[in-house]
Amino acid sequence: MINLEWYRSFIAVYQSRTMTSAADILCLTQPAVSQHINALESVLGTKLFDRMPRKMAPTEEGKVLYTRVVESINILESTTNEYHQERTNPKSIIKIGTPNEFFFEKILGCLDVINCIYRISFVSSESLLEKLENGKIDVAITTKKESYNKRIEYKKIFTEDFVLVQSTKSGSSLKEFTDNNKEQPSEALLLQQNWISYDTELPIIRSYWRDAFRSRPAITPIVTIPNLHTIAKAVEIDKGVSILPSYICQNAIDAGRLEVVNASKNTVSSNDIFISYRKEDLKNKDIALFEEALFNKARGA
DNA sequence: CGTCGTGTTCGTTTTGAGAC
DNA sequence: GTCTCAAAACGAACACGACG
Repeated sequence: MINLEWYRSFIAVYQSRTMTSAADILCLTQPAVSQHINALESVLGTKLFDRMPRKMAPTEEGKVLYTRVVESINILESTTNEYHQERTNPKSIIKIGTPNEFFFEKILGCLDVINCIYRISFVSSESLLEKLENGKIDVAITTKKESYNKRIEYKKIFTEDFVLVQSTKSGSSLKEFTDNNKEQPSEALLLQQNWISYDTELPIIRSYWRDAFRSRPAITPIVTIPNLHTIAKAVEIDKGVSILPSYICQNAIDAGRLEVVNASKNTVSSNDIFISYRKEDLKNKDIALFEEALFNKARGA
């Protein structure tokens, strides 16, 4: 039966090259380490060290074994240390439900502000409130504020602006067809485009259409992709046009891969994003710190 | 369920031998 | 003489079964 202590002794002897110094490192006596090495060699049926004058020289088998086990033993030791640390000095856990894309752009960068453990789940807006109320998440990032619910605290942290984008590789720039400096293409022209949408309900496009044309878009998207980053990529390679939050596609715009077709701020629709949590957590200092960090990050501070 | 005896494991101390 | 490894003797801790 293998004893993992034998491997600790093996690694200590391998690294220090003498049993005596290995014993010092392990806080054992030299004979104990000697017995470990002998026991390991006996079980494995191979010699791991050549006993040289004043030093232990690893054999080829010893070198191979060291390479194969050192990482595993180190992981075991660090896992033990971490577990002990967590038991003696437990960190609080914040469970966050958020849209995938918002997490990547705005939350990921501020996780290290608080020394706690995060559990992230990407959930739809519809189920966020329910998960918040039944304790499956502690913080929700949502675009809807259901003010009738008195148990949930909402705070606006960000306003996302939407832009109509097309690929700079596109043969015909929609900007060139803009009518009489209206700063956005005509509805008729837009209806002729290949549209890429988040889903068939056209959640963002519908909102944009309402603001820009006071009507509903008669559009059948050529492709629906339930991820805003992937939609941006699809537009970049000229699979179609779409309407996206500016923070999702700003890098591609700056790099010249995407072109904003509407330039007037009057015709750009927008949406508020809220952080929400249970009112009983109003005095939770970790959540308060997280909210502050997110608030600053969302505003680019 | 608690106590006792026995065997096993794993460590220490002591000692000896060999190399420098 | 000093340093190192190995072997022998010994002790503490523990597991386990028998017994009252």
